[in-house]
Amino acid sequence: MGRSATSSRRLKEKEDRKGLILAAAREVFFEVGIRRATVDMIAAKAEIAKGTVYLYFQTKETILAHLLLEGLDTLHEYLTNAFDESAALDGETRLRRLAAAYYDFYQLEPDYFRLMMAFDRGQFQESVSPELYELILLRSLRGLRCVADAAQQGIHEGRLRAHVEARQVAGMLWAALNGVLVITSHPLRRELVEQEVEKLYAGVLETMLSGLRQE
Amino acid sequence: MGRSATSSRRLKEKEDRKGLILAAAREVFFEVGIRRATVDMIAAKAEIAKGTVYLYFQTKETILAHLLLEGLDTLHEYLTNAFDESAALDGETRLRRLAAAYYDFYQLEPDYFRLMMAFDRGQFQESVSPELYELILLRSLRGLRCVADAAQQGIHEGRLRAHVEARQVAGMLWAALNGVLVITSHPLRRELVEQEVEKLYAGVLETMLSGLRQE
Amino acid sequence: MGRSATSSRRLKEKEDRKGLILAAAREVFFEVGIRRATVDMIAAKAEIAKGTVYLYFQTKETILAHLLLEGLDTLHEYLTNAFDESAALDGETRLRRLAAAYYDFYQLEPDYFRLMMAFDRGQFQESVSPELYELILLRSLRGLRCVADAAQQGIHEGRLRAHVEARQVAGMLWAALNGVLVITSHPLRRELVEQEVEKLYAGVLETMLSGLRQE
Amino acid sequence: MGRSATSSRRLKEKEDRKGLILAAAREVFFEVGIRRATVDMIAAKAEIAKGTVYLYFQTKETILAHLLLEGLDTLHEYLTNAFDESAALDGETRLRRLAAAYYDFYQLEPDYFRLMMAFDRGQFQESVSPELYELILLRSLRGLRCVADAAQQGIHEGRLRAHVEARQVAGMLWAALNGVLVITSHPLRRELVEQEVEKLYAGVLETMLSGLRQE
DNA sequence: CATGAATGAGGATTCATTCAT
DNA sequence: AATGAATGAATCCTCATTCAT
Repeated sequence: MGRSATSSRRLKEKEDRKGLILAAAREVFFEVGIRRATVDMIAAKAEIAKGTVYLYFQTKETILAHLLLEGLDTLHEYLTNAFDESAALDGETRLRRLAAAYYDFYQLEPDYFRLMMAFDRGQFQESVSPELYELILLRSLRGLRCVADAAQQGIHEGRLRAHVEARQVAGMLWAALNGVLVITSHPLRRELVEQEVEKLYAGVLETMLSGLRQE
Repeated sequence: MGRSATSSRRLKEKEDRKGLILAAAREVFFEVGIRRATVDMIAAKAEIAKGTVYLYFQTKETILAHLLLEGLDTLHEYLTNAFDESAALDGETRLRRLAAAYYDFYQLEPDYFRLMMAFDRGQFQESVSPELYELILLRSLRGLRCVADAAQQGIHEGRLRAHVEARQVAGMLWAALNGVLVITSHPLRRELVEQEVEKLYAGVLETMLSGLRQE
Repeated sequence: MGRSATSSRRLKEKEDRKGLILAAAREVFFEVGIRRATVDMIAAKAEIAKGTVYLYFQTKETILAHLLLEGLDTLHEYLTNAFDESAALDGETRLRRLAAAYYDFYQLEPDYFRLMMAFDRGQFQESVSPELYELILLRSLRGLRCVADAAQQGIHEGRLRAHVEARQVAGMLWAALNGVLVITSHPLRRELVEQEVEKLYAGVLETMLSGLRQE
Repeated sequence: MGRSATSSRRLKEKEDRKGLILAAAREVFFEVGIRRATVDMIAAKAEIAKGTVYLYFQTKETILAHLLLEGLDTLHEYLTNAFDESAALDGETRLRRLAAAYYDFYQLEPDYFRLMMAFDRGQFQESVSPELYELILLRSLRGLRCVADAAQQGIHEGRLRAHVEARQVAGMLWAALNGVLVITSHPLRRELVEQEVEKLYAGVLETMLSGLRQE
């Protein structure tokens, strides 16, 4: 119970604190929107002093980045559960399950989803350390790899067109399905499309799968 | 007639000035991003005083809204040219041409495209007059209608599955293709997908069309 | 019909214009309050260009000063009518009539009254030419002189205490009655006093007159 | 107990700071007038950063309201001292002492007096929280109640006309005496009356008392 | 004379970040 | 480690006044 135990406890407490702040930040971002969220609000929600926030996160953007990481991890869980490596599922089934899982994520974790959609361009990259940026990229890739794996399996099984790379199939599916959710996330555009998200999402999924099966 | 000429000149000058400010705003938004853009920057870029901006636009958000309208008009031109009502084109060709036009718009008018993507949620709706919001909605619809018309034609010609509504087809196509562009607009996500936008875009288009032709 | 006639017409038009602006200013001040009134509003209400306002008045404060003059003139009319020089009225009656006239002015010309109350301290004196200031002072005196004259008459008639100067009596009456109106002009203070203005005004008047009759 | 001592010290420091800002604000308001006073000036006078002001007061108007409260408290001290509950004084003496105390307040605390006079109409009520407004009203009432109590005593003692309510007497006296001070607070009007404030004030007081004694 | 577009010096308020305790 | 008071640059917007036409 010497130094090591103590420091490990310390480390754990530190992690707890970080998690506490992240949880508070997530709530605040969700409640008032990312733009209107302030460090004061986050500190107040976490019931700690404002200065303390800066002991755990260098900048406000860093908090966002870490939240994004959390979101990516959560999404990854959804996706791996859907992929269900240990089960005997064919590729197309896996793709459908993955698509359904993404939709679940969109519905059950709207705050994470909004967060992931909200990073517009440059601003973000500039204000976060390269290491963190790299990390986000890596974690994002894991999700896409699930889809690519399922696609690869589908190609092997002869259910998808052979002349397309699995990786490309994954990108196309993700882009198209994500596109549905992006559009319907925006009130203006949702009014525009006038269709239920679910129906639109299912339509794009089926059409894409059908198109991919085609010779 | 003198008066009329004068007032029409006045009107034109006023419009020019508005255009000048909009052009400056567009540049500023493009250079530093919407969030970091300030009215000062816009005024400086337009080489006018800050107060002058407020002679032409009630609010910073109003400038954004007008830029959005400009963007929508520009897009509409691209789309109507592609549709080419006077020509004898079949529905599927029209859909392809519309998709290509949207891609052109994305490439040739990146600032407008970014702007259209960047409106995040509620904040916008709140800070713009209902009339302006309505106008934006209306103009947005025009673009979608082009796609819907082409889809309708395709269905009539028997090239697309008959049991889907044209409106729904349009929504699906737009969502999917827009999804490709959204993803590739974001540096992080572009790195992720690792594919050339063009190839991805073409892939989704062909896959969707192929899927829509399917029985 | 030479130069002279023309210039007199010019002069008249100029006066008309001035009156037009003053009327507009009065309405605006009354509608939105002095602090919130802007030159734009005044010009809009007068249906002339903003620059034109500055052809007739050097500054916004000058407009206020001229409005004040108008108000003083109006008040003076009320007072001279009440005094009714040509009639055979005793001093005390005249004082009562003057008091009633001041109350009428407060009720029938609330905008002028508010204006007269609203000049707080130094700001005003600084921002108006000495000549104009002198003029205002002079016009204000005329009103007070009416009261002093009536008081003088009352003293002569033996109805008021002889050992007080008429001028002082006038000052005291004006101060006391004006005090009632000032207090009840302010919402906070009106809530405070909880009495009807009219009753309070009458009470002070009778009490003062009664006190002044006393040995 | 350590904690308690600390937090009580904290609280005291916080109150001190608030007092510091209020003192600075009072000086600024007095020097340049309420309208011309800016938060920058207040911060500069207090030798703190502009943002710090907003740690202690939500709004510029709130500062004014708190100054007003300070002024009302100060006035209340003057009045209760004059009333001197523990002493055996008759009602009329008390009224005279209260009047004298109000005059002292006017002379010794001119900035507070000016402040109390300067709240013009609605603007104020709108820009302050209802609670604060209520508080101001309450505190204002305390002063008036002193006067009403003395009047009540006078009526009981048979020195004042029995058929008038004490509350009404208080209102009349306050209105009349305040009227004197209002008029003489304004340079323009002071010039007008041409009398020494003190003499005018005494005259109105005596006349009112005399009138109130009358059958 | 009249216009009204242009000006630009403020003004109130916010908020990420720092730092003495 | 934790605090939270202090900072001050930044932001949007206003409006009295000027001046070229």
